[in-house]
Amino acid sequence: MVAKVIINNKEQNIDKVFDYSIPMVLEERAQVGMRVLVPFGIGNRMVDGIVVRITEKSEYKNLKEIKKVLGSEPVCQPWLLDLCLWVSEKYFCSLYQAIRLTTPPGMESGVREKTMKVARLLVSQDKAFDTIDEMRKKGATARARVVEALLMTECLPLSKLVREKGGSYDAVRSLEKLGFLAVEEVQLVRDAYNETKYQKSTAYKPTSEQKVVIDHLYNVIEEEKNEKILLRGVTGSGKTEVFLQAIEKVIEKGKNAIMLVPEISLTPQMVERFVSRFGNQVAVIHSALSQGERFDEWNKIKNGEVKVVVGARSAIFAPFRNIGIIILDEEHENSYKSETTPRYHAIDVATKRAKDENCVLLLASATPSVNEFYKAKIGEYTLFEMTKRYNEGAMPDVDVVDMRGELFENKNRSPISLKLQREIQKNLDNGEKTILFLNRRGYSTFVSCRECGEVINCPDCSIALTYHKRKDLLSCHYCGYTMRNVEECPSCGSSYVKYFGTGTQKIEEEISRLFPSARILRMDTDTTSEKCSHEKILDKFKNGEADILLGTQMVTKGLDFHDVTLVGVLAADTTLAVDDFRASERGFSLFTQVCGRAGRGNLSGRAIIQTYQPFNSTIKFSRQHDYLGFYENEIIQRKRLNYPPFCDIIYIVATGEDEQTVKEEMEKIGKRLDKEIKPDGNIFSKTGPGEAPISKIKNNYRYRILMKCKNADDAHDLLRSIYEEYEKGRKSVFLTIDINPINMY
DNA sequence: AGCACGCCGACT
DNA sequence: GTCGGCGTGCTC
Repeated sequence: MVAKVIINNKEQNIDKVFDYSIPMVLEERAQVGMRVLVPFGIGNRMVDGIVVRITEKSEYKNLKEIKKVLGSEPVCQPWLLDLCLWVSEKYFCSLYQAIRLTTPPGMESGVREKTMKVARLLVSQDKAFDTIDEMRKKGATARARVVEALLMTECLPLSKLVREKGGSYDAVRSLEKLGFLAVEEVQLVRDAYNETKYQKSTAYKPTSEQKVVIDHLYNVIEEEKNEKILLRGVTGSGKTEVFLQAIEKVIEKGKNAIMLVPEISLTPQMVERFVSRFGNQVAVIHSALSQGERFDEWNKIKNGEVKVVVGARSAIFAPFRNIGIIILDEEHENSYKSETTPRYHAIDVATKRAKDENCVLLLASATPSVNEFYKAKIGEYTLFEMTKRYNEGAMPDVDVVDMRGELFENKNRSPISLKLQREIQKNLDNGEKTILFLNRRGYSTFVSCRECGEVINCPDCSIALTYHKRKDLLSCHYCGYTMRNVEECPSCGSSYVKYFGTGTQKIEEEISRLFPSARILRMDTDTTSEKCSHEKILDKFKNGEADILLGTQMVTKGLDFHDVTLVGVLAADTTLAVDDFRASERGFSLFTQVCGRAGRGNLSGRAIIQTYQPFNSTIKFSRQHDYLGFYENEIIQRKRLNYPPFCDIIYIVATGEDEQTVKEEMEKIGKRLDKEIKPDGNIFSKTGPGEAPISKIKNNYRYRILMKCKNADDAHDLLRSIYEEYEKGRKSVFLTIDINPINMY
């Protein structure tokens, strides 16, 4: 017998299937999906791979033999292999990269560990900086990166230091020997959710609007139809209850359900609703799980011990078969699109899986993406709408404050308007809670010199360093480079260096100044980096230990606190002023979501949006809770300017260490593409090649080409041939091809 | 990635 | 003549 094997190739130059003969003794175990060890290349060095097919014969002669079968069970489920093939083809990645999406985490190490090793920094910040400088001079970059990463957090798992921070186990070991850090073994708490006792909940009696949707879902689940449904339900309309009842029905039919939510919404509160309904039939996959915990959850799914998986984007690859429904809540969320290779969109993958499994696909949102709503309008989805809040609650009254008047008329220099100040005070007096939302976008707190204008940039990336107040450090978001805050301008020596931007920290100080007695909780990436801190902050808020919750996007999602009666959007403009055709869509969605946090209980809610452009149409529609109005307005703009859904955007980025080579190769690609571009053809416009907005990351130069086409599928063969030329050929330039990217950096 | 093959300049 | 530069191609 012959096994077709794909080789574990990190550099993806050999993304092909290789034939190996199966020795008699291994015939039992060498099944599809199993990991195997095979001799490869001239030197017959041993590499690992995955069996993707078993055949009788091969067209090749002199096959080598499989040396060993690794593990006792398949790592990739045979029925998922087709999906992997589809992913690698569609999203321009190797088959191995695609297969990794569906294999258990930690497959390569193969160990399911019960403890985790973490490194803790033992030296002072100052000492650490000196050593980083020294190590960099010596070229010990791995060690420098380890220390650098630890500076920000003090304590990190070794696996993370190596995988994400560019360190190495050797570097950690030697740093430990030198006394810079300590390695500690931490016991992992497994089944964090399952061990907590949740009260069993049962189905609520649905409202008439919910009932219409549930009845329809019952029917299509019963009929096992591959129907695509888009549900638009205003905030607080009880979408989750619809999901729960649909899933109950699916389980009743003996089938399984995949429930996707954005990572940011995967809060304990959210998970609790599923666990309390379905108990130990639920597996939850979230980012706070350790590798071992992930492995456990993955196994439960694979072994059929659970019926439901709740998770973020990657859970769409859950090794279920016999799926009855796939649900994507908050369908409009950007986090459903992967921004690293493979750059898949969970909606696309879900559509494909639902089709393969012949099951229901349910997308839901209070503010559906313009793309999907358009598709619903042209009949690709069955559209349902829930326009009333559960318990007949009213939508919050939304007021818009014109910030232009604050400075001149009200002589108020505070980022909090007098009106919002009054409302916050009212809430404090009444013992009601307030949520304040500040969009961080456009608020990067960079450091610059007031004398000469010099901005402190990362030495390896073309981007300003971000200032972290809590640690008084400057660090780079792209490569992790960290340095001391500067007192003097490195360029002109002036002491007028200041950090710019009004981050959440600054607002927190301002609120404390205005309301000295208020108890404030801040929730942003700085305060939620530790495990479970997110949960702790929300618990405190829920238990009445704080009056005001201040935060970034995290506070806009799915929080269901009944005594929040006031929501403030501090700077609406930063969301809208982004140079991106999705800015209005994102703004409308954010404002609607955050305002929807107010008045979910018996008390009515109110919201205040602060802006410098009070007549902006997006703000106007948000204020009136008018999704349809917003959509109609937006779709006209999209059509007029030829943006998605009326076209697909193709984004090609080339990176490499030598700027000249990157530039030249990109120009070659540009010339080749020019032949295919016609004003009335599929690809009808092209920008570039030119420097990418972030022209250098980790000392790699970046050039880009941006194209618009009628249908990306029709451009696929062309793109595929360019991609393969660069991936298979030996060029010192890497290509990434992204269809409809979210961020074009 | 690794390793071999092959086609050129420059060196005992 | 031949040693070694790296551009190109292959790995079942």
